[in-house]
Amino acid sequence: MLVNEAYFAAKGWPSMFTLDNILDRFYPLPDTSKNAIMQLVEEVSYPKGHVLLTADKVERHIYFISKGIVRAYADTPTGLVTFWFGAEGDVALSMKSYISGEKSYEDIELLEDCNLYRINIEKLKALYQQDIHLANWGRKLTEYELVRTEERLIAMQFKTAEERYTDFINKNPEWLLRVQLGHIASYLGISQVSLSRIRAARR
Amino acid sequence: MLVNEAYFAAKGWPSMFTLDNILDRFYPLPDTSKNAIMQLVEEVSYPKGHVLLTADKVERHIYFISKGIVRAYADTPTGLVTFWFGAEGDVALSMKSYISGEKSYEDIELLEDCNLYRINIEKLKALYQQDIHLANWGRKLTEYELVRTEERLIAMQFKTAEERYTDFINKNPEWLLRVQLGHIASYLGISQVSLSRIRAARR
DNA sequence: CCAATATTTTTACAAATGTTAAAAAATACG
DNA sequence: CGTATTTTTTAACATTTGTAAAAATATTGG
Repeated sequence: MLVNEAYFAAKGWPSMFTLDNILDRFYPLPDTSKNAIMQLVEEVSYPKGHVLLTADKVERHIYFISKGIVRAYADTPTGLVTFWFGAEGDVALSMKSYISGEKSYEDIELLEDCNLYRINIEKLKALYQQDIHLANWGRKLTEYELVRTEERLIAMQFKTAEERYTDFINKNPEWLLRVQLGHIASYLGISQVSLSRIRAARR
Repeated sequence: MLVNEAYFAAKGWPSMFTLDNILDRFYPLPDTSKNAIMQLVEEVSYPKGHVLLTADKVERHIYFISKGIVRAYADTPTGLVTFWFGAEGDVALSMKSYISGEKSYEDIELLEDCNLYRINIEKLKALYQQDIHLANWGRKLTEYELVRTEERLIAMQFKTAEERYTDFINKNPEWLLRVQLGHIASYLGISQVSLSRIRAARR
């Protein structure tokens, strides 16, 4: 994808996220710990449209996105609502399955052909009990997600729909080229018609 | 507080959260680890109205609420917006200070006279590097906050103001007696007038 | 108990957002 | 290339929510 490469280069990122890049993103691991976790990793690839994990099922893996973009959505009385996008370097997971072993709240669907690294949750948690570096890595992983989730919550509570849209395109300019506006609208908590109005006002 | 005791009894909780109760809430700790963390704990009490921590300052402690109720709020263009309440058993902290050592986004103010346990963040993080049980305890602490934050975000994105209010009083019935409606309104992401309208419709 | 203050509700109107349906534009694919 | 399908925008109207100000209610402190 040419689009992605230009975007990565502009941010000074590698042109593809290797497993090494992704694991180091949260917490620097000594080699022995990194080897231990790499034992658990499986590489998988799925085509655009594939549903990575499904609501009302306990998901046994977490995924790291090496290439591609995905969305998490939930089935609500008003339709399918996207509440998360993940792209290169992000972790795609069901929080409920990962944290409390419960059924997932959401589907995660691939919006492009994706390369992913997959780790079995049960085995990962066993490592957390054996290796203090990995326990702290796991702590940082959750902290990272918490910061992102809190930012989203604050935006929903403090900001207007227009501000949330502006923030979205400033933070993720090329996502606009990779994701449908209808998905972005529900991610921002507004109808697609509202998003269209906001976009029209900015021209 | 009679109100609190009836509430605690109804939930099968202890009538006051001791440090022991609070520490075990996230993750069961072996005695040696529990002793290590207890070395760091200081008990503090402040009166209603006291500001526990302040926006734009790096907060060096996290607090566990043994007795009392507090709110976190941020100063926004539209006024002071409450975005979190904490009561007995909860952790009161600046995520930004705790996770990334940055300035707090919010004030935390005591809505009642409070008894708190305080832990120095820097010393706590040093323990995370030394004791695998505490590293996992810290992981669970963050996971617990993440689940709560994600639930809030989902409510903001998927639910109407009325549903959020209904959920609020179902989950925290006695908070209605302990917290001003104006604070609850901004917590729910609506104006106080809107909240009044919702309450009027329910009678 | 009373007066002062703070909080909550109500009212009237304005602004924002949602819904439905149709039109326009973009995309996919034979 | 051209048609079918999907996505996005626009329009019209209904509903929700916000703002400002006043009225009602509750709380506080002497």
